[in-house]
Amino acid sequence: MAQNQRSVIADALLGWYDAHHRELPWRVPPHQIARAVQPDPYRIWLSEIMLQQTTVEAVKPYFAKFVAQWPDVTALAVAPEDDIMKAWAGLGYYSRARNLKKCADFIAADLGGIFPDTEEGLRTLPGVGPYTSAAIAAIAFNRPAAVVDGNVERVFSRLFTVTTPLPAAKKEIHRLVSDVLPHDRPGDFAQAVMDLGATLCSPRRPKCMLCPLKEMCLALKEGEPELYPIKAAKPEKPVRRGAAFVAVRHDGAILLRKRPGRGLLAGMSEPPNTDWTARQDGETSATAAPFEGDWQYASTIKHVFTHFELRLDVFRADCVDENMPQDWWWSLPETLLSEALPSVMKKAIEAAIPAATKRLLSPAKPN
DNA sequence: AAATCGTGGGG
DNA sequence: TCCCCAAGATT
Repeated sequence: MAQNQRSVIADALLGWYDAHHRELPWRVPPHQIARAVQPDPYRIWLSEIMLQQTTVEAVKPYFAKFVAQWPDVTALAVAPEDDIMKAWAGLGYYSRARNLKKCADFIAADLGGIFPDTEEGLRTLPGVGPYTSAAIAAIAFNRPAAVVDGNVERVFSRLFTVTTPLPAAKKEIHRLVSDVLPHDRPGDFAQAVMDLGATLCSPRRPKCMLCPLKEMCLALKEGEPELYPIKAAKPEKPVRRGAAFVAVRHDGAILLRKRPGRGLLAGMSEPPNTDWTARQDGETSATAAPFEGDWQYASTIKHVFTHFELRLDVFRADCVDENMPQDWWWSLPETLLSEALPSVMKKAIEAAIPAATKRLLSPAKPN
């Protein structure tokens, strides 16, 4: 790639970013990095972890809640993991929250509360992979790291008509980004490409007429930029079925337990429920209930996970508080809001007792 | 290295 | 309704 083209691309992107950048709660506006305003590595790190495979709009209320409750990495290190899981509930990919805690502990205990300021140093932190280490290095410390996320893959695969399918094309794209990124404003450049991908160079119907790179985009020149990036076909999602049992006490409390520490929804809370299997018998029976009771079928909820679809038959029964396993507990309606309930479990409870849990699901924000 | 790991919004 | 997929990491 010619030196000239490198700077043409970077200049066009940075010029566009200066005028059209998004304003986000964790972001330091363009140019201020080089001035007095230093980004807070803690906030950049926290936002980057939350933003992994998660939309900006979904992250905003969680980010606000976390920085209010835990203003710095030391506060997060001191916090009980259960509190962090409760605050993360609803955001998904719960191993991120567990790694967030591990990372905070490590930084507080072994690094004196100071974040590493290099891509290599950051890469060693729990939950921080190739993308996130580059993003923090560039955005928080203005290091010339090649930040490659889904947006960058899309923008660059179009710009250079990368025909290798993802994820195999990652190396190739990483090289292209390394060649183009400006060493004087790497943080702004990374955010510029991501903003472009989020606002103009979208997966479908990209707004090419407004794009600062329209004169140099090879995919646009070809005529169908939305054909990029080329991606490997996805396997179809199998269906799994199960049953959940919402036990309600006289005072409205609901019986909960904690999921195992590994696997799906690890360590999160739930009403008692069966294993989720691929069986097709369609037998929705209350015989699988954890204990005897007048189990009434409420409804079947559908929930889509990353690699399978769940159809969960929800039963409800009014129960008395006796002979429950020791580590199960009753959660009163007012405490239910702050339990570490994943969305699928909120849905199940809502299906069983809509009145008592109206505030549980809507608005779908953290409390 | 392919599988696993959530959720909600948009077209 | 269905499909896509979002500032990916881990094993």
